[in-house]
Amino acid sequence: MQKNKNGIEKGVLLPRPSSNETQFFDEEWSDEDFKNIIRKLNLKVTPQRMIILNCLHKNRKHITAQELFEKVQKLNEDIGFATVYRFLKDLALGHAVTEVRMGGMPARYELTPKKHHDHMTCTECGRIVEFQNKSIEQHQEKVAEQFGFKLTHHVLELYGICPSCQTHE
Amino acid sequence: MQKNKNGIEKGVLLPRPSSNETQFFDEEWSDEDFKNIIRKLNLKVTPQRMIILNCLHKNRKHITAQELFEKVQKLNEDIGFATVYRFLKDLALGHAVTEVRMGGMPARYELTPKKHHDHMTCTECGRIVEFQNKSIEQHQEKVAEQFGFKLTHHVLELYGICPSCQTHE
DNA sequence: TTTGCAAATGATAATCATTCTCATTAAATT
DNA sequence: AATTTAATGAGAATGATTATCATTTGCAAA
Ligand SMILES: [Zn+2]
Ligand SMILES: [Zn+2]
Ligand SMILES: [Zn+2]
Ligand SMILES: [Zn+2]
Repeated sequence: MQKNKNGIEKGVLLPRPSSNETQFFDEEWSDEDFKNIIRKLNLKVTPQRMIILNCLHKNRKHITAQELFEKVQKLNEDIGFATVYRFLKDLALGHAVTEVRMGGMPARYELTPKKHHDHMTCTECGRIVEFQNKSIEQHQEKVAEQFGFKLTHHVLELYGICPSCQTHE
Repeated sequence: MQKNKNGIEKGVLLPRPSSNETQFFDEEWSDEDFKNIIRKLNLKVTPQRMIILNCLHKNRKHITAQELFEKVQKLNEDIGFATVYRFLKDLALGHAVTEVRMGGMPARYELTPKKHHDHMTCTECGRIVEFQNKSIEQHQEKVAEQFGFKLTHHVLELYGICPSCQTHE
């Protein structure tokens, strides 16, 4: 496993720092929202799936399947790993969750927000900043038009060194 | 494996189409360039590494480690899979190659071009368009400034339906 | 050129995220 | 309630990636 100079595994998400240079968007989600998500994917509403979606929402963003499984188990012993994994995949296929991969690490998931945002990640400490930039989105559409593509989604991940990691040399 | 409506595996790179809506940037690379790449990573220049870089350059872009290994073997029976794999990882770490992942499929690699570009991929047929957009790059820098980040690199992948796939319904 | 050492190599085994299988259970529709 | 079809859970299978280690090689000092 790659480590940075502090011995921290690169790319591992740290607990949310509360520093002002970090930004997370929070959103409200109701059980009705979740049921609609499931139905839109032509899947059946089950207690397992409701629990999985609730855990996805309530817990830290950018969670791995394994981590999510552990959270889910605390609410219901009997939910299997395969169910969590399978459902995450179904959700990702329908863009109801966003799958983020970094290096060869396990995929991380977050509920696709109602209001789109992109990510900027510090490669030293793993800190993540969420941002919205209308101009970038507009220029993406222009590129698509230019080649006649109809865009369905995109991945924009910025990587760099955060202020704190620049300071600590 | 996920398939689209034509039974083609989604996300698999097809041979370069020659249609006008597709765009690839080609670049010249010399053996000296390759030696410099290796030295910049503090690695030693070996025949194996030179062959691997030459194969990366000469063959289709966005190649998997396995595919590259097969190409390399045609030039030298004795080069092992581990050598190819390891070197690709070293190159990716130093951003000398760009690693692209889609779904759970094996990573695909391309020589990081001298002139940066990003990708737009058709989710139906796998066609890839490479594009350069100065405005997007500038706005990315603005976002970074806003949060005090020093950008090192980024991933921008647009996904959509290409003109040809829109037509064929 | 010979020698010494650190790095690279190649074969193979190990790891581990992801996917599959299948017997059982549950959701939705009538 | 009965029928139909999808979902579930346990575990095995898959397959990409990584690690290990004995051997070889690059490189530079003597
Ligand atoms: Zn965006
Ligand atoms: Zn940082
Ligand atoms: Zn770019
Ligand atoms: Zn297409």
